[in-house]
Amino acid sequence: MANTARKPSRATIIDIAKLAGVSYSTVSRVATNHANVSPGTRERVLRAMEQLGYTPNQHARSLLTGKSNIVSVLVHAIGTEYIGEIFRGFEEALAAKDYNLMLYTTHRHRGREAEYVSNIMQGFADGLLLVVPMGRESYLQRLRASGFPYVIVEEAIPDPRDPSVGITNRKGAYDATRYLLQLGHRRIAFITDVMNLNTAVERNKGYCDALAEFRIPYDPELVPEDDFIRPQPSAITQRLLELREPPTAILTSSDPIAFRVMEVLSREHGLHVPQDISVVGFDDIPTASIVSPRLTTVRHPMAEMGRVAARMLLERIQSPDLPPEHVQLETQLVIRESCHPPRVG
Amino acid sequence: MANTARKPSRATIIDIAKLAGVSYSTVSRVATNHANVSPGTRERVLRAMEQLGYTPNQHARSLLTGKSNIVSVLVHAIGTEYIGEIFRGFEEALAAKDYNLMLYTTHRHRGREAEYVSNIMQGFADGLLLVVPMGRESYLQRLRASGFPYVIVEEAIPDPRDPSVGITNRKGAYDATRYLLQLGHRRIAFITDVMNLNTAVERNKGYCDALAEFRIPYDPELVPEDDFIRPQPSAITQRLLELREPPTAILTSSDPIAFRVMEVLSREHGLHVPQDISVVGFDDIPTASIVSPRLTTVRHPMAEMGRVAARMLLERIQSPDLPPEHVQLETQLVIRESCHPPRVG
DNA sequence: ATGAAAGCGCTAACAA
DNA sequence: TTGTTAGCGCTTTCAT
Repeated sequence: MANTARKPSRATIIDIAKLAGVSYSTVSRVATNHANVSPGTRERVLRAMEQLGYTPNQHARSLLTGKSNIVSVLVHAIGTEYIGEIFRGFEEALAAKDYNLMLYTTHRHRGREAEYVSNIMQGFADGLLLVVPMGRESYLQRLRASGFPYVIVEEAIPDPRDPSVGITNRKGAYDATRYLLQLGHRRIAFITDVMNLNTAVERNKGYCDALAEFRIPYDPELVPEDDFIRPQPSAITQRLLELREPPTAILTSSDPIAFRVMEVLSREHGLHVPQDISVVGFDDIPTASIVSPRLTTVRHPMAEMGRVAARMLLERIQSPDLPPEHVQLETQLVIRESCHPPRVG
Repeated sequence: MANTARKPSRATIIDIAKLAGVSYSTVSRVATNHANVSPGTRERVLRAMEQLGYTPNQHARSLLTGKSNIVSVLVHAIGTEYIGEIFRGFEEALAAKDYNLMLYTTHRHRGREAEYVSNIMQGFADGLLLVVPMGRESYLQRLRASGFPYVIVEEAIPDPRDPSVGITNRKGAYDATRYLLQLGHRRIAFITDVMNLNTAVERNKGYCDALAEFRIPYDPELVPEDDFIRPQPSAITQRLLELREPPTAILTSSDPIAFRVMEVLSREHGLHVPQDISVVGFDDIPTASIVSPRLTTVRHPMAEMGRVAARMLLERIQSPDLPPEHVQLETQLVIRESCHPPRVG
């Protein structure tokens, strides 16, 4: 009667063995679906497991096999549709192979990234997914050297040493700008969101490409540079509209920024989109097709990107010596309601 | 030279012991910061660890101690600011105690919840955080019986058998409605979001409470019931405005719905918020203070809720026999720009 | 087809 | 203060 407070500790392989009247290696064989178990024995073992509610101890398994079926994801934050979509892709691919996902959010503490990465490399995980990493110089070196499997997600300018996946940023912005030009716009502003700087740079190039094609000179006034740091749609829009030659269309490098810009245009300047001014977003997050007017934007296959990245990682966990590879997914212009030809006159 | 392909397997406690010239239990003592190690020895061990890049094998540790320092979180999806804030709270509390977070998203597959829960109970995690769970009947029973630590987050109508945390939904809606009434509104619509049904019901009660206080009869036309399932702000707003006596104010049960309603009001009906009609949100997600007009809303302390829930869970992991407890956090009306007194006449 | 036994890397009780 | 030892629960040879 003394010391009754024991935890209701789970049944082990040994309990099953006793109950089924077999050796515990036989139980293990049944548990891991190994061949060489007679149907009768298997049956008895299975019943014993059922009866005792047996489930294998993952820690013991992992200790022995060196694999945990856990993948870690490092991301700055998760509260956006954009990230939500990427994770949908992760989870689909991971669930298909019975992998679980461990989440690390840095909330843009650069220092924290390096710290997390080394924790992850030493912890439970079999691999690491880095989503739009920042301050990567501090740990990428070590990661590469370690042989620990990883994949970088949303890599704009791929390094040949890193496995990564990205999209056609330049083409995406090019397509959008070209569309606006074809509509007749000649003064097109480009507002960028807080984002991976490289991504913004690439999109900017696409914007320039299209302009060049139409022989429109690049006007830095239409591309407020400081916005790379902290976008203030209201102030920026204001400044844009005060130009001697204000834009007739605004290209943004993310849908949420486009939403804000549309609001400001309507409420603070009494301008109607698209009649008075056109707006184009980037990414095509779910809300883009719901807002009013429905947003014309560049589709970024976020979920697909997540899926591809996760699959790449799983492959590399299986075969750690696979050479680095960069996959680039296609963007696609989605034309909806937020653009018109410019007002004449 | 044969069989060189070995993994660069990590240094173990034994390698360190050899290098430092001590027994490996001494190394363990140093690793776990146990007392009773002479400074000299500790120093040598530490150097050996450094030299070999030693980090303890978590699986071995967990196998022995029965603890993994991992908490699982079950949630329907992560791509909203609302969920992002809750997770911020989780992570703060978890990181403070060196816990890691494993993520399971169900994407509203009810069946998947039960499946995940049993996986989680048998897997690596020491505890489980259930965020706005659905189809809970199917697994709560088992969870309660198992003694596996868990906490329900955002529980509107707490069950005395479950540890949970929630907010003053009823009071929140009451405060908002009362504010509108005090402003002079008499026709106030109430639109609910896709959400935990219980939460919606509670908020509806608060709405009714305030109405009753002002002796305004409850008009079901102002509270479209079918919206509990799938809200269509555009259609609903339309219907509301077509009423013989249309509302002069619209209360919504989430900020994103309020945003959509404001858009529709402005674009499809040419109505200005707040001059022509008032709108109130619920939750106070970060965007609420950025949109134009800045949204008057009921603050839901999401991050705090996450923090409290995670701390509760950690306590229960330490002391599994703690009795269930429900914590209710206070909401608070945040007055910004989206409400005015009603137009006269 | 089954059992015996070794050991994954570690912690902690016990000796010395 | 340090070393010895016994497992944690499991997979996997190697015999039988």
